[in-house]
Amino acid sequence: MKDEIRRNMALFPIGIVMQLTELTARQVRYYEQQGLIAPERTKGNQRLFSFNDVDRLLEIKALLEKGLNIAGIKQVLAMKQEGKHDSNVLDEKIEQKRKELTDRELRDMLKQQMFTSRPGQTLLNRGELSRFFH
DNA sequence: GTTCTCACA
DNA sequence: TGTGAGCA
Repeated sequence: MKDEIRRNMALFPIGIVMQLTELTARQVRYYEQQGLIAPERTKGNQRLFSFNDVDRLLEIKALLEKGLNIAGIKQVLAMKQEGKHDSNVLDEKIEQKRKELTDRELRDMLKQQMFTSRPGQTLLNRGELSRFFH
């Protein structure tokens, strides 16, 4: 398939990519450092992005707007390259993120409770508390 | 005129 | 992540 070669052909400089993705040069370079993209370089050390690179940056941007951090995006992208074109991968990641936020809120509530309650007045037993202090 | 790397009142 | 410096 000759299409593959076309999509991976390095064509545009970072300036074009900025307009295409609405990301700052800083961000694009940072994501490269994080291994999210791997643009080629000219002899003058300037980055040359392929259509696939731009496409991936757009995906990264979308994931970013969904509240995922670099680590989470790395996992989503990694799983996609491992063949698992599961559209559920993203949903699982978001759900996981949601649970993390919930846990944090619960911890805060527990902390307040512990400072407020007197001995023998706790609302949760040790088994239940252990879940929040691993 | 652009992009690159590095560093931070 | 932004931003300015000093290069290529």
